[in-house]
Amino acid sequence: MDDRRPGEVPLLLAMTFRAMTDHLHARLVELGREPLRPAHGYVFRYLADHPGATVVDLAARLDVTKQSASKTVTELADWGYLERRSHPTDGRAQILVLTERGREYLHLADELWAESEKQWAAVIGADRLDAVHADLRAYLDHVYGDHRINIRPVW
Amino acid sequence: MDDRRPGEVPLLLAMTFRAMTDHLHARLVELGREPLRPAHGYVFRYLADHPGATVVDLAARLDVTKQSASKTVTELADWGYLERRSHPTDGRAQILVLTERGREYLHLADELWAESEKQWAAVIGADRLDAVHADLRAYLDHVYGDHRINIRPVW
DNA sequence: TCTGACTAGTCAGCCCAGTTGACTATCTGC
DNA sequence: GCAGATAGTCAACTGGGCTGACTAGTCAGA
Repeated sequence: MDDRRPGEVPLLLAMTFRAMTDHLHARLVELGREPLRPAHGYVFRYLADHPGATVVDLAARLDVTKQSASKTVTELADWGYLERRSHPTDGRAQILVLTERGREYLHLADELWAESEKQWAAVIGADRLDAVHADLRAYLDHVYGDHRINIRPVW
Repeated sequence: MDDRRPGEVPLLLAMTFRAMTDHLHARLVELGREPLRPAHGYVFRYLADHPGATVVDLAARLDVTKQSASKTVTELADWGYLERRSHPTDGRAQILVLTERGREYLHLADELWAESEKQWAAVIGADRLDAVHADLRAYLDHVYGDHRINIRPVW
């Protein structure tokens, strides 16, 4: 059963993530929602967790240039998912704030990701899924220690 | 401990894969090797597992157009990792064959991916890693059933 | 056996999300 | 108050994907 080829696990991680991404995308289409890309989802999540974040903060977290982050922000702002507000103390900076629409979308996305989790749990059992969750966390904590980390996969 | 936010697991999968990809990339640089992209690795793996494959086969597996697959193949052929040979029976087609250099690179990549696995195993234990492996496989088998699947993540 | 539909692969041109580089406006430490 | 750092934007480029149009070869049927 466990004829595990050395080096196979990372590939399986990627394939699994791809499968879940496909599911999310299909569900969004099914619901008639704009299928934002995962990169957008990361923006939402980051802003929800870090109120007062700026474009530069976001760029650092996503590990892209500030120009690229700025472009994404412009796009999401045009679509009404977030707003730029003037920074209270720094005249150069703008803080990024999710709109109600943005928070609602984030909530929906979480629910749809959770569908994939439930699907997985149905196959392997909820306790095993909890174990996987803990194991992933343990690995990331070990690799990155305290300081936070790159969210976006790179190809 | 298991205050698992619903929908968090897919993100953790992506972050873990990203961490392992970063590790691979860093090791390749360290060894003075050309840091081919993961997409190239998928080509190598597919060709190693499917001798006699053509560009069209590859395109189907990677879920890209044949034009795109052809471009990647040209690149890898220019770098000496694979060769195009005339198809024995079909005058239109070419079969793709890994060179010794290509097989050597694939072997190295597997070793480097395995380093990440070992690192993970050191944190959570080998038995837990085996469990994760089995759980990933179980999910993919459930989602895709028999017919094989998309390897390449999509953004 | 010829012909029409299909298939393998390439060429050319476009698109999009990222990049680098140059710039303005503002902030901060000496 | 000035020099250097920082937030953000504009412009031009790149790379890896795409569509569309094409050539060359295959194959099935009348």
